[in-house]
Amino acid sequence: MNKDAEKSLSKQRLLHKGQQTKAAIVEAALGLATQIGLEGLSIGVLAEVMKMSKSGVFAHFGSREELQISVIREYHHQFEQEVFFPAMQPPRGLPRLQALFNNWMARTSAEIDSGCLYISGAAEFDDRPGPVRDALASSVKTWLTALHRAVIQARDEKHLAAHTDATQMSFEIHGLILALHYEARFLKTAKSLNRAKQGFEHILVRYGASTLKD
Amino acid sequence: MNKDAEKSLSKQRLLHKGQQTKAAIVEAALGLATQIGLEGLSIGVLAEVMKMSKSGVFAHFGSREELQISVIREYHHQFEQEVFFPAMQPPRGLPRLQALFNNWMARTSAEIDSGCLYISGAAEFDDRPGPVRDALASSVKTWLTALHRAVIQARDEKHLAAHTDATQMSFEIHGLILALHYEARFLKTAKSLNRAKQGFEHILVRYGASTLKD
DNA sequence: AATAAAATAGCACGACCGTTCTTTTTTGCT
DNA sequence: AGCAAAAAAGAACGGTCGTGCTATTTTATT
Repeated sequence: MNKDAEKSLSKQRLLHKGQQTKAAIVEAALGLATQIGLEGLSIGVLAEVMKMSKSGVFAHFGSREELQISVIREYHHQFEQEVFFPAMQPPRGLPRLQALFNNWMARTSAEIDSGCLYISGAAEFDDRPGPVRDALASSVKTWLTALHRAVIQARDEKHLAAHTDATQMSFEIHGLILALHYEARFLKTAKSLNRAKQGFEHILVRYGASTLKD
Repeated sequence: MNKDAEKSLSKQRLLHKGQQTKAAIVEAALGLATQIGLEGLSIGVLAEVMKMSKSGVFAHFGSREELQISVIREYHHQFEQEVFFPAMQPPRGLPRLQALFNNWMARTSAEIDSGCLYISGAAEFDDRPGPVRDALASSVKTWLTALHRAVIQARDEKHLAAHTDATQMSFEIHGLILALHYEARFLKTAKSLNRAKQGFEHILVRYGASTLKD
């Protein structure tokens, strides 16, 4: 067998054992973090869940902060995968904006599923400077910027009124998602999803998309 | 001296030493909780702040949960005092609704001041059943009900369109406050207060208050 | 199969947690 | 002033935390 071929094969082998289990740990950690928060996340219970030793888990990250940041990166990735990318499928403009909002709602409402790390994390770290907060804020800003861009595109495509203040509109949309998360997850208010949907309709009307709707 | 009279006098004395320091502890605890969260609140650091022993602080509550609940009650009281009662000054209808929103914003935006316990607490306890969560949810619901009532009154006074869906409108207003809290406190986005104000204007227009505005 | 490297386990540390118990100090009443 | 009750302190408990060390096991390569 050709040695070079073997070497390159091994090099591009998807995951050496270490990174493989690291990925599994991060996945489990994300599951915990969305339930009990980034701060509540502890290496001890994480090790228990993974059926590993505490030090075995710890060695992959070197510090708790690094673990938290890894979790945030993983969440960012999942968010991209489940919310952002699928919403790029429809044509640019209003369809994409609506898709973004719908996917976002679906991920946020979360009847059975766990909470939104961007929301719970913000509450936990709004008074706690440091690298974790920075990672969280940077990730959130990336996403909000994408939303903002979608609004601008919709305006450019004349799907929204020319006078549309994109930042203002994004702010109002953001509020709907936050209200949905709050009332559905914390207060268990029924029909919150419909409230958010209707709120979105109101915003669309406000920004001149009424004539284009079915 | 009449013993009964003396007794009743002593009974209605404002505060025996114990309740006095207890009140001071709760006040300090609220300050800590709004910064590091209800979960982050620890008896040790609270004792340090109060320059008391841990057990001295502890004895007033009997459990950490009871301390947390006391903090929630204190916050509820302050919220009533600073947001709700002053907003009952203007005549019922739109003026009151606007006052409620303005006071709410002022307390939420919190440039220097600390965060909103109703918001941070919701994120911490949305997956954590128990008496603390119950106390928090009950307090929040009381407040949201008051807001809801103000909307209904404004509609009854014909300050809002007859078709106004009060629950929907409350939801949208709630969203604005949440977005304000999120963007101002966590993301440090400038001008968030103006975004919230303008969002409120949009909602008012949407629900037919436009003709009454200056 | 042998070997070097990577991954994991095991153990101990100092720190802080909430809580309990006992003792001391402070308060309020007669 | 004296006395009982309330309030506060002090010390200790078992527990969990993040982290650092050293051994052991597992993996990947020749």
